Amino acid sequence: MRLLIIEDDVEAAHYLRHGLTESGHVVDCAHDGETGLHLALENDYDVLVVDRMLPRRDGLSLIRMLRADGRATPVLVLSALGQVDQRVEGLRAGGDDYLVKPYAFVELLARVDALARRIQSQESATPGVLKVADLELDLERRRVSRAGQLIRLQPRELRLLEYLMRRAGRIVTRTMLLEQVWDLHFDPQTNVVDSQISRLRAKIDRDFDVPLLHTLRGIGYRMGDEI
Amino acid sequence: MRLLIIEDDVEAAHYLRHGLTESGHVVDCAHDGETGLHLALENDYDVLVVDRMLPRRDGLSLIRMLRADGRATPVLVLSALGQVDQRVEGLRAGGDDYLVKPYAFVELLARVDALARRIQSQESATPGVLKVADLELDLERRRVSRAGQLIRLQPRELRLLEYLMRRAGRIVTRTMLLEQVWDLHFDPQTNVVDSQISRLRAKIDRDFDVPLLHTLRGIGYRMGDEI
DNA sequence: GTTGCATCTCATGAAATGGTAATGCGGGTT
DNA sequence: AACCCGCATTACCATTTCATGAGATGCAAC
Repeated sequence: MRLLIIEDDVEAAHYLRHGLTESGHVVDCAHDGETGLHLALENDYDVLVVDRMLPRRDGLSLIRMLRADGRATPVLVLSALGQVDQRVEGLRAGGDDYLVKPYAFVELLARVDALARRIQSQESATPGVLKVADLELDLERRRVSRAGQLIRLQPRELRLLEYLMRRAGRIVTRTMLLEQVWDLHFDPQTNVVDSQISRLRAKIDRDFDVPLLHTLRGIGYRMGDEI
Repeated sequence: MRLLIIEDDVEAAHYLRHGLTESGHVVDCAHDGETGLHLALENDYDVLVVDRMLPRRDGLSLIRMLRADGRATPVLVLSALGQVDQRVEGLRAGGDDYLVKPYAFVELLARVDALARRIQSQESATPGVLKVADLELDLERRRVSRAGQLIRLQPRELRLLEYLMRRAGRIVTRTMLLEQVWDLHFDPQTNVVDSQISRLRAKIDRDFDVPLLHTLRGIGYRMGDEI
């Protein structure tokens, strides 16, 4: 889940980033409205967390700009202003949820997850579990099993598998993996990807009859039970 | 919803009680800190509304005592002191929300409801005893046993265990623990959590065959008999 | 005050993780 | 059939992350 936090209090932003990262999300930060808007327009985030009061562009204005561009990205608005009419104003501007400071982190997490799930259910009716043939990935518990047998994966392996399973049946190139799984936007000149694919394969394919992770020579990889 | 108001201004207290009763809550009152603390410890309220300045025991001290007994009852702190650092102090002492006098009744109602909802969602349909495998936590008596053997826990350990057990099977991050067990809404830059987890583990896992408290490297912890 | 106890902090050692690189295999092409 | 290139596999180890025990601190009771 890719998130963008737009919050001018740098410390608060990093605290949030840390907590959300722990919970398995990929988080970017911006500390003013303009930067945040550009990031939001250039990338495809699943949820935005936006402070209302921001330098260089107000949070509500930012949301309006985003909507004017046709983006439906769900937005969670943070604010010190808790009066009812101000909340209404925030939601009217196109915010999807409103959280008043001070707030509990777990509450924010719950709301972000709720917003993310809302979007996800529109896209693909994905519940908390990804499935490819007899391979299952429980996103919430971060657990993987094949044919009912529990498989222990390392964090990076899990992230890799999640990406592959989300694109099951479709081709995934090394560049895509480097960007989405490693957050590397350049060629590391090593065979990290191959190496990790190999490790993953040993865990999800080695002891089973039907291989699910296929190599497309010269192209990349593909998950699926079809050859 | 059972509420306890601890407020020395008798008139204000009764005004609040009246309003909250109208809204469908069951409300008790105390007019000094000692009485309030005893009531809070003897009964199982859903939310406390506590004035900061009280005769016979300060509001913040009251909260500390409550937490020292391992109670996580949400507290809404009322105060005439509205400075930011005083708010922070209030939240640090274990208050869950802070309302500055003078306040509008509807706002107080909204916050009480928010706190109540938070708790309710956490412990919806909770019996008096939490169980994970052969580990049991009696919420009323505040006692823990594993395989029938009584285990003595310190207050903080108990609160930690309660939170972990309430979320048994699910992942719990350090950020979540800091917030829900320590009432810290920022990163303390130390390893308090690890330290207490270690201590708790020594009591509930060390002398038993099956470990129940698992570490998820880079993420957090999880209670449960499954790996 | 002073004392006692719970809890936090810090230092240290242990363990796990994941990137790197060396090696070997095999398909496809000439 | 030989060669080359791309990929698979694995051991190694730097780095990060965690567990634990001893000492310091802070709060409450007396």
